Amino acid sequence: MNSHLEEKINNWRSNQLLLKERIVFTSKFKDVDSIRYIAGLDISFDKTSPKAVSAIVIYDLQNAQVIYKDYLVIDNLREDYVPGFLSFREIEYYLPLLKRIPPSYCFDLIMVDGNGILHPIQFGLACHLGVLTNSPTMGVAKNYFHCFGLNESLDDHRQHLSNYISTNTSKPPLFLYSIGEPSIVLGAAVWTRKESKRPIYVSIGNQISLDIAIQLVFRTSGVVSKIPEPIRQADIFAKFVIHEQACSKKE
DNA sequence: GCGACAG
DNA sequence: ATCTTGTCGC
Repeated sequence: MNSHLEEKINNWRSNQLLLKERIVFTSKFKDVDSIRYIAGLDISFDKTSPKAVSAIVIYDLQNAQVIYKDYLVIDNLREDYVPGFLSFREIEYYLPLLKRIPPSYCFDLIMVDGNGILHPIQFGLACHLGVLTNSPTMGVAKNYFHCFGLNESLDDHRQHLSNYISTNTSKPPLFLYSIGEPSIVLGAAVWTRKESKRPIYVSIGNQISLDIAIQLVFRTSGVVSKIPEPIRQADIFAKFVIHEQACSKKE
């Protein structure tokens, strides 16, 4: 009964292991100043139906404004959410949005809701998107994803956070390390607003360094929200379309 | 073995 | 992801 799901997960896992070899760790950008157009992606769900909306926004960092929007209405997501395999649930609703961007628009990198290499086998949604589209990507998550490769359990991490913020008034980024012989930096907890107690979690997806990804997060957030503007705008837009859909359905 | 677990 | 309620800070 569950063997079908197990088989599916095994397939997903081998897919991730295969694709992760194609991650490009060399940064396409020499510095954060060479990044101007950021594609933000998000999916919002309808509270009263199985419907959902995926949205893309292209944010011009130079003028601090959205220059392009698009969305996709999803009647029913094909896959359930399985921790560690978010990309297999969501990626098919992001790819069409990226493919149909008119040639007159372009983006330097993709920011997505979720993790990059901050993931049980270092291949989260941001990596998956980066490899399949061959573009620079980074992940931003609102919650800590406890996974086997990470050296802290959720409780340990929470304790670590409260120690950290009580000893660091300025709350600089807190790097998160993998377990193992050469301990790898998988991502960072970043406080983009000094008011917030909870950080966001930044990790690289493809063709970008964590250093530049963190700088970019600081440049795109902090004034109105701790969430980087490209992702926040995609979220707002997706929620707007959901409401619009719900209203038009009633009449 | 059980609970935890990006969205 | 989403719901709900309360609470804090401006």
